[in-house]
Amino acid sequence: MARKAKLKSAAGKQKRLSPDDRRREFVAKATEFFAEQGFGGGTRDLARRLGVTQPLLYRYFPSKDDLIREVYRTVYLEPLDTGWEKLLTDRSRPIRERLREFYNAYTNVIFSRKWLRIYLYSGLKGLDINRRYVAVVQDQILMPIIRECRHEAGLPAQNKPTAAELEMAWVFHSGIFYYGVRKHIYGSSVLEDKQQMIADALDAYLAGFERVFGTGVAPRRAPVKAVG
Amino acid sequence: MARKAKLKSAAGKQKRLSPDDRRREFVAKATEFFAEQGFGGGTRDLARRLGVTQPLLYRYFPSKDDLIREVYRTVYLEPLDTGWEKLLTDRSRPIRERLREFYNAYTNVIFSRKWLRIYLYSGLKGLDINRRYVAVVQDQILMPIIRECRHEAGLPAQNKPTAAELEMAWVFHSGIFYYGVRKHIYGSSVLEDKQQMIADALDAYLAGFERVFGTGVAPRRAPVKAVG
DNA sequence: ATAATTAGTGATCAGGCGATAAACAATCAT
DNA sequence: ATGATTGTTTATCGCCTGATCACTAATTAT
Repeated sequence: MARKAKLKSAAGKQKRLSPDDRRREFVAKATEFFAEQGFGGGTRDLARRLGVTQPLLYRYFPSKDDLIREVYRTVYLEPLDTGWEKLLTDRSRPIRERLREFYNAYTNVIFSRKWLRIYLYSGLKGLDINRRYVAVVQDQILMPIIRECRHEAGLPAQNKPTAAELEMAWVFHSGIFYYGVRKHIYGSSVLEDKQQMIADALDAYLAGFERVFGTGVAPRRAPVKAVG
Repeated sequence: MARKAKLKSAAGKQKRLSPDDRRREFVAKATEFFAEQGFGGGTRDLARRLGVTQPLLYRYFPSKDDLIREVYRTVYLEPLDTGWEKLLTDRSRPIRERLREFYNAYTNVIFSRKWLRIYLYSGLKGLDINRRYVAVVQDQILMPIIRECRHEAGLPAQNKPTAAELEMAWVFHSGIFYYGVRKHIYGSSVLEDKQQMIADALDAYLAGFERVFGTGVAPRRAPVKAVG
Protein backbone atom coordinates (compact mmCIF):
# COMPACT_ATOMS: atom_id res chain seq x y z
CA MET A 1 0.00 0.00 0.00
CA ALA A 2 1.07 3.57 -0.69
CA ARG A 3 4.07 2.39 -2.62
CA LYS A 4 4.59 5.16 -5.14
CA ALA A 5 6.58 8.18 -3.96
CA LYS A 6 4.44 11.26 -4.21
CA LEU A 7 6.36 14.26 -5.40
CA LYS A 8 3.87 16.66 -3.92
CA SER A 9 4.80 20.09 -2.65
CA ALA A 10 8.44 19.69 -3.52
CA ALA A 11 9.18 23.37 -2.95
CA GLY A 12 6.68 24.23 -0.23
CA LYS A 13 7.28 23.93 3.48
CA GLN A 14 6.48 20.29 4.09
CA LYS A 15 4.69 19.69 7.33
CA ARG A 16 4.21 16.06 6.51
CA LEU A 17 6.82 13.73 5.08
CA SER A 18 5.83 11.03 2.67
CA PRO A 19 4.73 7.90 4.52
CA ASP A 20 7.79 5.90 3.52
CA ASP A 21 10.15 8.68 4.52
CA ARG A 22 8.36 9.14 7.80
CA ARG A 23 8.67 5.45 8.45
CA ARG A 24 12.36 5.54 7.66
CA GLU A 25 12.78 8.52 9.93
CA PHE A 26 11.10 6.60 12.74
CA VAL A 27 13.36 3.62 12.23
CA ALA A 28 16.45 5.81 12.16
CA LYS A 29 15.62 7.61 15.37
CA ALA A 30 14.45 4.41 17.00
CA THR A 31 17.86 2.96 16.22
CA GLU A 32 19.59 5.75 18.07
CA PHE A 33 17.14 5.47 20.91
CA PHE A 34 17.46 1.72 21.37
CA ALA A 35 21.21 1.93 20.96
CA GLU A 36 21.33 4.13 24.04
CA GLN A 37 18.54 2.71 26.16
CA GLY A 38 18.69 -0.88 25.10
CA PHE A 39 15.63 -2.59 23.71
CA GLY A 40 13.96 -2.36 27.07
CA GLY A 41 13.45 1.34 26.42
CA GLY A 42 9.80 2.37 26.50
CA THR A 43 7.69 3.28 23.50
CA ARG A 44 6.54 6.45 25.24
CA ASP A 45 10.06 7.74 25.67
CA LEU A 46 10.80 6.85 22.08
CA ALA A 47 7.70 8.69 20.87
CA ARG A 48 8.67 11.76 22.90
CA ARG A 49 12.05 11.68 21.22
CA LEU A 50 10.30 11.55 17.86
CA GLY A 51 8.10 14.47 18.79
CA VAL A 52 4.91 12.48 18.40
CA THR A 53 2.55 10.57 20.64
CA GLN A 54 3.04 6.95 21.49
CA PRO A 55 0.06 5.37 19.71
CA LEU A 56 1.28 6.79 16.42
CA LEU A 57 4.09 4.27 16.42
CA TYR A 58 1.50 1.56 16.08
CA ARG A 59 0.23 2.99 12.83
CA TYR A 60 3.66 2.46 11.31
CA PHE A 61 4.66 -0.74 13.07
CA PRO A 62 2.33 -3.51 14.23
CA SER A 63 4.27 -4.00 17.44
CA LYS A 64 7.38 -2.92 19.24
CA ASP A 65 9.07 -6.15 18.23
CA ASP A 66 8.44 -5.40 14.58
CA LEU A 67 10.03 -2.01 14.98
CA ILE A 68 13.00 -3.61 16.68
CA ARG A 69 13.36 -6.14 13.90
CA GLU A 70 13.43 -3.33 11.39
CA VAL A 71 16.10 -1.58 13.42
CA TYR A 72 18.23 -4.70 13.28
CA ARG A 73 17.64 -5.07 9.58
CA THR A 74 18.80 -1.63 8.66
CA VAL A 75 21.74 -1.58 11.06
CA TYR A 76 23.04 -4.94 9.99
CA LEU A 77 22.38 -4.81 6.30
CA GLU A 78 23.36 -1.22 5.59
CA PRO A 79 27.10 -1.72 5.85
CA LEU A 80 27.28 -5.20 4.41
CA ASP A 81 27.08 -5.13 0.64
CA THR A 82 30.17 -3.15 -0.15
CA GLY A 83 32.14 -5.67 -2.13
CA TRP A 84 34.97 -5.92 0.33
CA GLU A 85 35.98 -9.34 -0.81
CA LYS A 86 37.17 -7.94 -4.13
CA LEU A 87 39.32 -5.38 -2.38
CA LEU A 88 40.92 -8.09 -0.26
CA THR A 89 41.71 -10.42 -3.13
CA ASP A 90 43.19 -7.91 -5.59
CA ARG A 91 46.65 -9.44 -5.88
CA SER A 92 47.96 -6.61 -7.99
CA ARG A 93 48.53 -4.74 -4.74
CA PRO A 94 50.68 -5.73 -1.76
CA ILE A 95 48.78 -7.59 0.92
CA ARG A 96 49.63 -5.12 3.68
CA GLU A 97 48.17 -2.28 1.68
CA ARG A 98 44.99 -4.18 0.87
CA LEU A 99 44.44 -5.20 4.45
CA ARG A 100 45.09 -1.70 5.72
CA GLU A 101 42.67 -0.21 3.30
CA PHE A 102 40.05 -2.81 4.06
CA TYR A 103 40.22 -2.39 7.82
CA ASN A 104 40.21 1.36 7.55
CA ALA A 105 37.07 1.18 5.46
CA TYR A 106 35.45 -1.54 7.54
CA THR A 107 36.03 0.24 10.81
CA ASN A 108 34.76 3.48 9.31
CA VAL A 109 31.44 1.69 8.97
CA ILE A 110 31.13 -0.19 12.25
CA PHE A 111 32.99 2.10 14.65
CA SER A 112 30.07 4.14 15.84
CA ARG A 113 28.41 4.09 19.20
CA LYS A 114 25.13 3.26 17.51
CA TRP A 115 26.32 0.31 15.47
CA LEU A 116 28.44 -1.24 18.18
CA ARG A 117 25.79 -1.00 20.86
CA ILE A 118 23.08 -2.51 18.68
CA TYR A 119 25.50 -5.26 17.75
CA LEU A 120 26.37 -6.06 21.35
CA TYR A 121 22.75 -5.99 22.45
CA SER A 122 21.72 -8.34 19.69
CA GLY A 123 24.61 -10.61 20.56
CA LEU A 124 23.49 -10.84 24.17
CA LYS A 125 20.00 -11.65 22.98
CA GLY A 126 21.39 -14.56 20.97
CA LEU A 127 19.61 -13.35 17.86
CA ASP A 128 19.87 -15.21 14.60
CA ILE A 129 20.81 -12.08 12.73
CA ASN A 130 23.90 -11.82 14.88
CA ARG A 131 24.96 -15.38 14.13
CA ARG A 132 24.45 -14.70 10.47
CA TYR A 133 26.62 -11.63 10.67
CA VAL A 134 29.39 -13.58 12.35
CA ALA A 135 29.18 -16.14 9.58
CA VAL A 136 29.46 -13.41 6.97
CA VAL A 137 32.54 -11.99 8.64
CA GLN A 138 34.12 -15.40 8.69
CA ASP A 139 33.27 -16.34 5.12
CA GLN A 140 33.69 -13.03 3.34
CA ILE A 141 36.46 -11.43 5.33
CA LEU A 142 38.54 -13.81 7.37
CA MET A 143 38.70 -16.72 4.96
CA PRO A 144 39.79 -14.52 2.05
CA ILE A 145 42.39 -12.94 4.30
CA ILE A 146 43.77 -16.34 5.22
CA ARG A 147 43.84 -17.38 1.59
CA GLU A 148 45.82 -14.28 0.75
CA CYS A 149 48.19 -14.89 3.62
CA ARG A 150 48.79 -18.44 2.51
CA HIS A 151 49.50 -17.21 -0.97
CA GLU A 152 51.83 -14.56 0.37
CA ALA A 153 53.69 -17.08 2.50
CA GLY A 154 54.14 -19.45 -0.41
CA LEU A 155 51.92 -22.09 1.11
CA PRO A 156 49.77 -24.33 -1.06
CA ALA A 157 46.31 -22.95 -1.72
CA GLN A 158 43.51 -24.68 0.11
CA ASN A 159 39.86 -23.88 0.07
CA LYS A 160 39.33 -24.48 3.74
CA PRO A 161 41.67 -22.84 6.22
CA THR A 162 42.69 -24.85 9.23
CA ALA A 163 40.92 -24.20 12.51
CA ALA A 164 44.10 -22.68 13.91
CA GLU A 165 44.47 -20.30 10.98
CA LEU A 166 40.87 -19.26 11.34
CA GLU A 167 41.24 -18.73 15.05
CA MET A 168 44.28 -16.52 14.66
CA ALA A 169 42.45 -14.42 12.11
CA TRP A 170 39.54 -14.12 14.52
CA VAL A 171 41.77 -13.04 17.36
CA PHE A 172 43.29 -10.38 15.16
CA HIS A 173 39.95 -9.24 13.82
CA SER A 174 38.38 -9.19 17.28
CA GLY A 175 41.27 -7.20 18.64
CA ILE A 176 40.59 -4.48 16.10
CA PHE A 177 36.86 -4.72 16.71
CA TYR A 178 37.32 -4.25 20.40
CA TYR A 179 39.27 -1.06 19.82
CA GLY A 180 35.94 0.36 18.72
CA VAL A 181 34.16 -1.03 21.74
CA ARG A 182 36.70 0.45 24.10
CA LYS A 183 36.51 3.81 22.42
CA HIS A 184 32.80 4.18 21.72
CA ILE A 185 31.19 2.15 24.46
CA TYR A 186 33.56 2.04 27.38
CA GLY A 187 34.71 5.56 26.66
CA SER A 188 38.31 4.54 27.23
CA SER A 189 41.07 6.70 25.91
CA VAL A 190 42.56 4.73 23.05
CA LEU A 191 45.38 5.43 20.66
CA GLU A 192 44.04 8.42 18.76
CA ASP A 193 45.47 7.31 15.46
CA LYS A 194 43.21 4.51 14.29
CA GLN A 195 45.26 3.92 11.16
CA GLN A 196 48.37 3.32 13.19
CA MET A 197 46.54 0.90 15.44
CA ILE A 198 45.38 -1.02 12.39
CA ALA A 199 48.81 -0.96 10.79
CA ASP A 200 50.50 -2.23 13.94
CA ALA A 201 47.94 -4.93 14.56
CA LEU A 202 48.29 -5.97 10.96
CA ASP A 203 52.06 -6.18 11.22
CA ALA A 204 51.69 -8.39 14.26
CA TYR A 205 49.18 -10.60 12.52
CA LEU A 206 51.26 -10.99 9.38
CA ALA A 207 54.42 -11.63 11.40
CA GLY A 208 52.53 -14.10 13.55
CA PHE A 209 51.05 -15.88 10.56
CA GLU A 210 54.49 -16.26 9.05
CA ARG A 211 56.01 -17.45 12.29
CA VAL A 212 53.25 -19.89 13.24
CA PHE A 213 52.19 -21.22 9.85
CA GLY A 214 54.98 -20.12 7.55
CA THR A 215 57.62 -22.16 5.72
CA GLY A 216 60.75 -20.50 7.07
CA VAL A 217 63.46 -22.54 8.71
CA ALA A 218 63.29 -20.18 11.68
CA PRO A 219 61.32 -21.27 14.75
CA ARG A 220 57.98 -22.40 13.41
CA ARG A 221 55.18 -23.27 15.78
CA ALA A 222 56.68 -23.51 19.23
CA PRO A 223 55.56 -26.60 21.14
CA VAL A 224 52.66 -25.86 23.45
CA LYS A 225 53.50 -27.26 26.84
CA ALA A 226 50.67 -27.69 29.28
CA VAL A 227 51.16 -25.03 31.88
CA GLY A 228 49.22 -24.18 35.04
CA MET B 1 23.25 -7.14 63.14
CA ALA B 2 23.48 -10.92 63.30
CA ARG B 3 27.18 -10.88 62.59
CA LYS B 4 28.42 -13.91 64.57
CA ALA B 5 28.13 -17.25 62.78
CA LYS B 6 25.85 -19.47 64.78
CA LEU B 7 26.99 -23.04 64.88
CA LYS B 8 23.56 -24.30 65.63
CA SER B 9 22.37 -27.75 64.67
CA ALA B 10 25.61 -28.61 62.93
CA ALA B 11 24.63 -32.26 62.49
CA GLY B 12 20.86 -31.90 62.18
CA LYS B 13 18.96 -31.41 58.97
CA GLN B 14 19.14 -27.66 58.44
CA LYS B 15 15.99 -26.24 57.02
CA ARG B 16 17.27 -22.72 57.28
CA LEU B 17 20.68 -21.49 56.28
CA SER B 18 22.46 -18.90 58.34
CA PRO B 19 21.39 -15.40 57.28
CA ASP B 20 24.73 -14.56 55.73
CA ASP B 21 24.86 -17.82 53.81
CA ARG B 22 21.32 -17.36 52.63
CA ARG B 23 22.18 -13.91 51.44
CA ARG B 24 25.20 -15.22 49.60
CA GLU B 25 23.07 -17.92 48.04
CA PHE B 26 20.62 -15.29 46.84
CA VAL B 27 23.38 -13.22 45.30
CA ALA B 28 24.89 -16.25 43.61
CA LYS B 29 21.64 -17.36 42.02
CA ALA B 30 20.70 -13.79 41.15
CA THR B 31 23.99 -13.56 39.29
CA GLU B 32 23.11 -16.53 37.13
CA PHE B 33 19.62 -15.20 36.64
CA PHE B 34 20.66 -11.71 35.58
CA ALA B 35 23.45 -13.09 33.44
CA GLU B 36 20.83 -14.87 31.36
CA GLN B 37 17.91 -12.46 31.47
CA GLY B 38 19.78 -9.21 31.67
CA PHE B 39 19.13 -6.82 34.51
CA GLY B 40 15.68 -6.16 33.18
CA GLY B 41 14.67 -9.57 34.49
CA GLY B 42 11.80 -9.41 36.96
CA THR B 43 12.06 -9.93 40.70
CA ARG B 44 9.19 -12.39 40.60
CA ASP B 45 10.93 -14.65 38.12
CA LEU B 46 14.07 -14.41 40.16
CA ALA B 47 12.23 -15.31 43.36
CA ARG B 48 10.62 -18.29 41.66
CA ARG B 49 14.09 -19.44 40.64
CA LEU B 50 15.15 -19.14 44.27
CA GLY B 51 12.15 -21.10 45.45
CA VAL B 52 10.84 -18.26 47.58
CA THR B 53 8.30 -15.51 47.25
CA GLN B 54 9.13 -12.15 45.80
CA PRO B 55 8.75 -9.95 48.89
CA LEU B 56 11.38 -12.00 50.65
CA LEU B 57 14.03 -10.50 48.43
CA TYR B 58 13.30 -7.17 50.05
CA ARG B 59 14.19 -8.53 53.47
CA TYR B 60 17.70 -9.21 52.25
CA PHE B 61 18.15 -6.30 49.85
CA PRO B 62 16.62 -2.84 50.15
CA SER B 63 15.96 -2.65 46.44
CA LYS B 64 16.55 -4.45 43.20
CA ASP B 65 19.35 -2.02 42.41
CA ASP B 66 21.13 -2.91 45.63
CA LEU B 67 20.94 -6.57 44.73
CA ILE B 68 22.32 -5.80 41.30
CA ARG B 69 25.17 -3.82 42.80
CA GLU B 70 26.05 -6.77 44.98
CA VAL B 71 26.00 -9.02 41.94
CA TYR B 72 28.48 -6.75 40.23
CA ARG B 73 30.63 -6.60 43.31
CA THR B 74 31.03 -10.35 43.65
CA VAL B 75 31.43 -11.02 39.95
CA TYR B 76 34.05 -8.36 39.45
CA LEU B 77 36.01 -8.71 42.64
CA GLU B 78 36.06 -12.48 42.93
CA PRO B 79 38.63 -13.10 40.20
CA LEU B 80 40.75 -10.05 40.74
CA ASP B 81 43.10 -10.51 43.66
CA THR B 82 45.17 -13.39 42.42
CA GLY B 83 48.58 -11.80 42.28
CA TRP B 84 48.95 -12.14 38.55
CA GLU B 85 51.43 -9.34 38.33
CA LYS B 86 54.04 -11.39 40.14
CA LEU B 87 53.58 -14.26 37.72
CA LEU B 88 54.07 -11.92 34.79
CA THR B 89 57.21 -10.28 36.10
CA ASP B 90 59.13 -13.37 37.22
CA ARG B 91 62.14 -12.99 34.96
CA SER B 92 63.61 -16.32 35.99
CA ARG B 93 61.28 -17.87 33.42
CA PRO B 94 61.05 -17.25 29.69
CA ILE B 95 58.52 -14.62 28.75
CA ARG B 96 56.52 -16.89 26.45
CA GLU B 97 56.01 -19.37 29.22
CA ARG B 98 54.93 -16.71 31.71
CA LEU B 99 52.48 -15.17 29.31
CA ARG B 100 51.04 -18.53 28.35
CA GLU B 101 50.55 -19.51 31.93
CA PHE B 102 49.03 -16.17 32.78
CA TYR B 103 46.52 -16.18 29.96
CA ASN B 104 45.57 -19.76 30.62
CA ALA B 105 44.87 -18.90 34.22
CA TYR B 106 43.18 -15.59 33.43
CA THR B 107 40.87 -17.08 30.84
CA ASN B 108 40.05 -19.93 33.18
CA VAL B 109 38.53 -17.30 35.42
CA ILE B 110 36.69 -15.05 32.99
CA PHE B 111 35.68 -17.49 30.26
CA SER B 112 32.28 -18.42 31.56
CA ARG B 113 28.92 -17.48 30.19
CA LYS B 114 28.05 -15.90 33.51
CA TRP B 115 31.09 -13.70 33.87
CA LEU B 116 31.20 -12.56 30.27
CA ARG B 117 27.53 -11.68 30.09
CA ILE B 118 27.57 -9.70 33.31
CA TYR B 119 30.67 -7.94 32.06
CA LEU B 120 29.11 -7.00 28.74
CA TYR B 121 25.88 -5.86 30.34
CA SER B 122 27.72 -3.65 32.79
CA GLY B 123 29.80 -2.26 29.95
CA LEU B 124 26.71 -1.28 28.01
CA LYS B 125 25.35 0.40 31.11
CA GLY B 126 28.50 2.49 31.32
CA LEU B 127 28.99 1.53 34.94
CA ASP B 128 31.89 2.85 36.95
CA ILE B 129 32.83 -0.62 38.09
CA ASN B 130 33.44 -1.53 34.48
CA ARG B 131 35.73 1.41 33.90
CA ARG B 132 37.62 0.51 37.03
CA TYR B 133 38.05 -3.04 35.81
CA VAL B 134 39.41 -1.82 32.49
CA ALA B 135 41.86 0.36 34.37
CA VAL B 136 42.98 -2.62 36.44
CA VAL B 137 43.56 -4.69 33.34
CA GLN B 138 45.63 -1.94 31.84
CA ASP B 139 47.70 -1.20 34.93
CA GLN B 140 48.18 -4.66 36.36
CA ILE B 141 48.28 -6.78 33.24
CA LEU B 142 49.06 -4.90 30.06
CA MET B 143 51.64 -2.47 31.39
CA PRO B 144 53.66 -5.21 33.08
CA ILE B 145 53.49 -7.23 29.87
CA ILE B 146 54.82 -4.32 27.87
CA ARG B 147 57.59 -3.77 30.39
CA GLU B 148 58.60 -7.40 30.06
CA CYS B 149 58.49 -7.19 26.28
CA ARG B 150 60.69 -4.12 26.29
CA HIS B 151 63.13 -5.92 28.53
CA GLU B 152 63.06 -8.97 26.30
CA ALA B 153 63.66 -6.88 23.19
CA GLY B 154 66.59 -5.11 24.76
CA LEU B 155 64.82 -1.77 24.82
CA PRO B 156 65.48 0.73 27.60
CA ALA B 157 63.13 0.37 30.55
CA GLN B 158 60.50 3.06 30.85
CA ASN B 159 57.80 3.40 33.40
CA LYS B 160 55.17 4.53 30.96
CA PRO B 161 54.65 2.57 27.78
CA THR B 162 53.93 4.54 24.62
CA ALA B 163 50.35 4.83 23.46
CA ALA B 164 51.15 2.61 20.49
CA GLU B 165 52.64 -0.10 22.69
CA LEU B 166 49.64 0.02 24.94
CA GLU B 167 47.27 -0.16 22.01
CA MET B 168 48.96 -3.19 20.55
CA ALA B 169 48.77 -4.94 23.90
CA TRP B 170 45.09 -4.08 24.09
CA VAL B 171 44.41 -5.45 20.64
CA PHE B 172 46.12 -8.67 21.55
CA HIS B 173 44.37 -8.92 24.91
CA SER B 174 40.99 -8.10 23.40
CA GLY B 175 41.46 -10.69 20.72
CA ILE B 176 41.88 -13.35 23.36
CA PHE B 177 39.00 -11.93 25.36
CA TYR B 178 36.72 -12.10 22.38
CA TYR B 179 37.50 -15.76 21.89
CA GLY B 180 35.52 -16.25 25.09
CA VAL B 181 32.70 -14.05 23.86
CA ARG B 182 32.43 -15.93 20.61
CA LYS B 183 32.43 -19.26 22.37
CA HIS B 184 30.24 -18.59 25.40
CA ILE B 185 27.91 -15.86 24.20
CA TYR B 186 27.64 -16.11 20.46
CA GLY B 187 27.85 -19.88 20.65
CA SER B 188 30.24 -19.92 17.72
CA SER B 189 32.38 -22.94 17.09
CA VAL B 190 35.88 -21.83 18.00
CA LEU B 191 39.21 -23.62 17.96
CA GLU B 192 38.66 -26.28 20.60
CA ASP B 193 42.18 -26.04 21.98
CA LYS B 194 42.20 -22.87 24.01
CA GLN B 195 45.87 -23.27 24.88
CA GLN B 196 46.84 -23.38 21.25
CA MET B 197 44.81 -20.30 20.53
CA ILE B 198 46.60 -18.47 23.33
CA ALA B 199 50.00 -19.73 22.23
CA ASP B 200 49.46 -18.67 18.61
CA ALA B 201 48.08 -15.26 19.56
CA LEU B 202 51.04 -14.82 21.85
CA ASP B 203 53.51 -15.71 19.12
CA ALA B 204 51.89 -13.15 16.88
CA TYR B 205 51.98 -10.50 19.58
CA LEU B 206 55.61 -11.13 20.44
CA ALA B 207 56.62 -11.22 16.81
CA GLY B 208 54.65 -8.08 16.17
CA PHE B 209 56.14 -6.29 19.15
CA GLU B 210 59.61 -7.13 17.94
CA ARG B 211 58.85 -6.08 14.40
CA VAL B 212 57.06 -2.85 15.24
CA PHE B 213 58.95 -1.65 18.29
CA GLY B 214 62.08 -3.79 18.26
CA THR B 215 65.71 -2.86 17.62
CA GLY B 216 66.44 -5.21 14.73
CA VAL B 217 67.83 -3.91 11.45
CA ALA B 218 65.03 -5.71 9.68
CA PRO B 219 61.99 -3.69 8.56
CA ARG B 220 60.87 -1.82 11.61
CA ARG B 221 57.67 0.15 11.63
CA ALA B 222 56.45 0.37 8.07
CA PRO B 223 55.34 3.85 7.09
CA VAL B 224 51.60 4.31 7.39
CA LYS B 225 50.32 5.82 4.19
CA ALA B 226 46.90 7.33 4.23
CA VAL B 227 44.71 4.93 2.31
CA GLY B 228 41.06 5.09 1.37
C1' DA C 1 6.78 -23.46 78.44
C1' DT C 2 6.62 -18.85 77.15
C1' DA C 3 8.02 -14.58 75.31
C1' DA C 4 10.78 -12.28 71.92
C1' DT C 5 12.90 -12.32 67.67
C1' DT C 6 13.64 -13.60 63.05
C1' DA C 7 12.21 -15.75 58.47
C1' DG C 8 8.83 -16.02 55.13
C1' DT C 9 4.09 -15.28 52.92
C1' DG C 10 -0.32 -13.24 50.96
C1' DA C 11 -2.51 -9.25 49.62
C1' DT C 12 -2.03 -5.08 47.65
C1' DC C 13 -0.49 -0.38 45.88
C1' DA C 14 1.07 3.01 42.59
C1' DG C 15 3.19 3.43 38.37
C1' DG C 16 4.83 2.08 33.92
C1' DC C 17 4.33 -0.99 30.06
C1' DG C 18 2.55 -2.36 25.19
C1' DA C 19 -1.43 -2.05 22.75
C1' DT C 20 -6.37 -0.61 21.17
C1' DA C 21 -10.46 2.23 19.94
C1' DA C 22 -12.61 6.20 19.05
C1' DA C 23 -12.35 11.03 18.02
C1' DC C 24 -10.15 14.85 15.69
C1' DA C 25 -7.18 17.11 12.02
C1' DA C 26 -5.08 17.46 7.75
C1' DT C 27 -4.68 16.14 3.05
C1' DC C 28 -6.32 14.33 -1.47
C1' DA C 29 -9.60 13.26 -5.25
C1' DT C 30 -13.30 14.87 -7.60
C1' DA D 1 -16.55 23.11 -2.00
C1' DT D 2 -17.44 18.25 -0.63
C1' DG D 3 -16.60 13.63 0.65
C1' DA D 4 -13.22 10.14 1.25
C1' DT D 5 -8.81 9.03 2.99
C1' DT D 6 -4.96 9.23 5.63
C1' DG D 7 -2.29 11.03 9.74
C1' DT D 8 -2.38 12.11 14.64
C1' DT D 9 -4.09 12.56 19.27
C1' DT D 10 -6.82 11.65 23.60
C1' DA D 11 -8.36 8.36 26.61
C1' DT D 12 -8.09 3.97 28.20
C1' DC D 13 -7.44 -1.18 28.89
C1' DG D 14 -5.12 -5.15 30.97
C1' DC D 15 -0.91 -6.56 32.51
C1' DC D 16 3.37 -6.60 34.74
C1' DT D 17 6.76 -4.24 37.63
C1' DG D 18 9.19 -2.87 42.03
C1' DA D 19 7.96 -2.13 46.52
C1' DT D 20 5.20 -2.11 51.17
C1' DC D 21 2.42 -3.81 54.98
C1' DA D 22 0.20 -6.75 57.91
C1' DC D 23 0.19 -11.24 59.09
C1' DT D 24 1.78 -16.28 59.98
C1' DA D 25 5.49 -19.68 60.88
C1' DA D 26 9.72 -20.93 62.59
C1' DT D 27 13.61 -20.25 65.56
C1' DT D 28 15.99 -18.47 69.73
C1' DA D 29 16.39 -16.73 74.49
C1' DT D 30 14.91 -16.88 79.11
